[in-house]
Amino acid sequence: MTKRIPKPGKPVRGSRSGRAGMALFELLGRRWALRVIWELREHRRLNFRDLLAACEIAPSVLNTRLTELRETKLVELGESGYALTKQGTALLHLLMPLHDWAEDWAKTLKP
Amino acid sequence: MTKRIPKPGKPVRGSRSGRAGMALFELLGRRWALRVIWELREHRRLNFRDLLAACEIAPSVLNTRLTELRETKLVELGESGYALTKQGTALLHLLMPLHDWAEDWAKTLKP
DNA sequence: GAGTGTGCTATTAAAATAATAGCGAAGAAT
DNA sequence: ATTCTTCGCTATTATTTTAATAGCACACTC
Repeated sequence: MTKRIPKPGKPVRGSRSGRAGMALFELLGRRWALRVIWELREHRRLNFRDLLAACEIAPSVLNTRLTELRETKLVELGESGYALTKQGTALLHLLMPLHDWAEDWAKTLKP
Repeated sequence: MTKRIPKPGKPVRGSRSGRAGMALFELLGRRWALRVIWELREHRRLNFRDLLAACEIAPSVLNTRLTELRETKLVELGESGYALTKQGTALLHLLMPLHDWAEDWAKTLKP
């Protein structure tokens, strides 16, 4: 019944060295994790339902992702909704270039 | 039978604008996608079995991921194994800081 | 106390992933 | 020419994850 949330330190398989990176990849490799973080960009603060609408996913999945992201201190729930933590914001800033890169990727993928 | 591979242009749901980024997030949000790319870092060229061993995943899953990554021009299969394309390499370079960030993340997550 | 909005759970169905065995082609070795 | 490897990959079945939908419990307003 207990769910395994990927955190640096122990869990993820096949990770002799550089475990923190592996844990991150496994965390972000779960469906909609990247998307949720993205929807909270630019200091957006969304409540559960708005986040649900933004991502267009099932509430159970969103809740699972949110639990993982809160557990790993990337997201927090405040008075007026969910928002990225300081860490989460830092991560998003690293994610941003990725999003830009995708534009070029789209072009070279067209023909 | 046909599998839906997320590419910029049409597919992913909930993507009025910035669809390329959404497609990328959906592609990378599939399990082990980030890991596969990571294992091919630094111009590594691994054959199917070595990649299998490196990632420690099921061959069917690896093959699915590889198909997606090849289809989207991030990975290619050459004479002596799989390797990142030029685009894939560019993406990896953006992924690198992420991997480093994870180290700090690990620290602040300890206590 | 009826209505509204909140975060979230329950339930069931569908899909993705995991684990394992093994195939068919291609080259090397015998 | 036949066995032996090695290769990329598929088939099969079990397990886990995600999807879709309905609705609950709490708080606050009116």
